[in-house]
This record gives sequence, C-alpha cells and structure tokens, in this order.
Amino acid sequence: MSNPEDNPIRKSPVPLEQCGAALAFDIVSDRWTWLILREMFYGVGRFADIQDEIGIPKSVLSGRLSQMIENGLVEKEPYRDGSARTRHAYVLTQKGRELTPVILALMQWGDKHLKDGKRALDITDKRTGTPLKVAIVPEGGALPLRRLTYTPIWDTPENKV
Amino acid sequence: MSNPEDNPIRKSPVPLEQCGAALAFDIVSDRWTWLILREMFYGVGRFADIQDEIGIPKSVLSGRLSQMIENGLVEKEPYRDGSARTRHAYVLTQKGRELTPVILALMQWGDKHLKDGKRALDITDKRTGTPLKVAIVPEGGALPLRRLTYTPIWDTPENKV
DNA sequence: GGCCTGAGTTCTTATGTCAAACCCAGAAGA
DNA sequence: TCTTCTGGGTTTGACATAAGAACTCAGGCC
Repeated sequence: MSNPEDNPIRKSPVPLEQCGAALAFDIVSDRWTWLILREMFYGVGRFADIQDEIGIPKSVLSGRLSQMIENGLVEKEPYRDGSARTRHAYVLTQKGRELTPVILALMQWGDKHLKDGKRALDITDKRTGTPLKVAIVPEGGALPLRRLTYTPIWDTPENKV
Repeated sequence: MSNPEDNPIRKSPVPLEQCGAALAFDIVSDRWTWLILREMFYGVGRFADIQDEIGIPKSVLSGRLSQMIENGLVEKEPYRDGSARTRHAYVLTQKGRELTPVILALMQWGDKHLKDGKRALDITDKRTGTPLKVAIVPEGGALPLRRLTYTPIWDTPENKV
C-alpha cells in the first residue's frame, strides 16, 4: 500500500478491530505459539515430543496448549500405541489447519531470507505431482489442503554440507 | 502432513534449524512486531502514528523498531511534509515487504475465523482489476507485489452495523 | 504394592512490559 | 536572540509474565 508521495500515511485505512490480521495477532503472535503450530503442522502432537523438539518449558507449553484449545486452533485426541493406555495427542482443528498457507508462506519467506534460499520441504499436488507454493493469485483455483503432499528434502545429499 | 495411522509423529521431518518457518519465528516473534508490520504494510510509518494506533508503549516501539531495522525488515527514510524539516519514517525494506503474502494470508484467516467472514480489504490486480487472494497454487503465476492494489472496504454501507 | 513413563502443575527467580517522567532536536514565532 | 511547540525518542521503577527446577498425578506393568 504505497503512497505515491513520500509522506507516510497517518492512519491505517482499516481499523484494528476490523482487520482480520490484527485480530489474528491476538491469537497467534508469539514465538512459542508459532513453534507449536509448526510441530502440529508436521504431525507432532505428544506433549513430551513438542517439548523436546522446540525446547519449551513445560509450564509454558501447557499454558499455550490450553490457550490454543480455547481459541479453537487445537484439540486433544485420544490415541493408543500398541497395548498401552489411551493417550492424548494435540492436533490441529480445521480452524488451525487453515493456518497452513500462513505457515507455508512464512516458511517460503524464511527459506529465502534467512537461509540459503533452499527449501527444506517440497509441496506437491497429490494428484498431479505439480510443485506448489503460496502465492497471491486470482481468486479461485486454490488447491484444498487435502490435495497437498509434503516431502522433506532437507537431508538429501545436496542439502548436506 | 497427516499420518494415516492415529499415532502422532514423534519428530518433525525438518529440524528447526533447517526450517524457514522456524527461523522466521525468531524474527517475527511477538504481537507487537506483527502489529508494527501491519502498520507499515498499510503505509503508516511515523513513530507517533504507529504508537497511537496500536497503543504500544514508546519504549517498546523504539526497541522493536531497532530490532526490525537490525533484522533488515525495516529502514528509516527521510521525508518532508511541506516546509517543515526533514523527518524520518519507518518503511518496510524489500525483505520486509516480502512478508506481504504472510500478512495477507493471516488477514484472510482472521477475516474468516475471527470476524463474520467479510474482508475489510479488497486486493486486486492493478492491470486487470481481478480480485486476488493468497492461496497455495502451482509454482509460477504469482503476481509481483507491485501489481497489487488494495482497497479498504470496511466502511462501505454493508459493513456498517 | 512398587516402579516406570508420560503429562502435566507449582514455586521461585529472571526477564520483559508498561506507565510516567524526562530529555533532545529542529522549526516557527515573538 | 529566546521561547514554545511538535516530534522522536530514553530512562526508571512497578508490575506481569516467562523460565527453570522441583514436584505431583495418572495409568499400566511386574
């Protein structure tokens, strides 16, 4: 939203309470929340696994998860591994999953500007194998999330330096 | 990245330090930073205007701006309004501007899930007037940022309730 | 029953945020 | 020249939250 003159705009054209982005920052804005979302995006959902991988204090994780459940991004789902007891994993709700374009856009940005430009994750169309990315495009034509296939490529030989 | 069985994945396939998203969370990591980015996305760049609109303490704003300058997201640019002195506004660098798809994706998400679904900002192709959005699509075909036109629509009659 | 693993919770200390007071710089006007 | 005003910060102390470590609880197995 550039101003043809050099003078900065004095007030944003959309007030905070009408702006979806500003409202979203109340819910998804701190580093831990993002990191937790990333873990769940990858399918990691056990308390200890999340905690281990991102190195978050347990009390902080517990608090964030509660918040994310309350905000409808995450829910607790029972699962069993073998004969052990019923356990619970944290998984993204549909509402949480719809943050996928945001996470992927941030990933693209980070790959380009904070790394060497190489992506660590290939995203392709499940049906056609076409490589995908996040972009600003004419409305319509976006693939539904269930059509996405993710392929980690970080540990292929080219990526090992 | 769903797991066909019900067992959660134990470890994300891309380690933190290889994941562009995780790296980005170190840089854009708190609510104030996001809110400031949003202001600048809209072209608001004067210290006092940012401070007024998002209600951030001056010391916090000052510190965040310094960080964002250091991280290359923002730079200070001189400008003049009329005959007054040269002043400085904070503007997004190219690196910062390339967070536009992230901000817009978050806005779309927020409009849908935290509001009534109505967007407050129309995005259209400068050349064709085609409505645009953020989506996951085949590579290629994304519009460059300079082709985007933003039109606030929040205060049209339908939006006044 | 005890032991183990996993999922938290609690408490103390460290760090960040916030509000208010303060400072500096440049321009305009008397 | 001096004074006032606007704008852009900086500093300080109180308060809130985060972080680290210790602890508790629950369920299953031997």
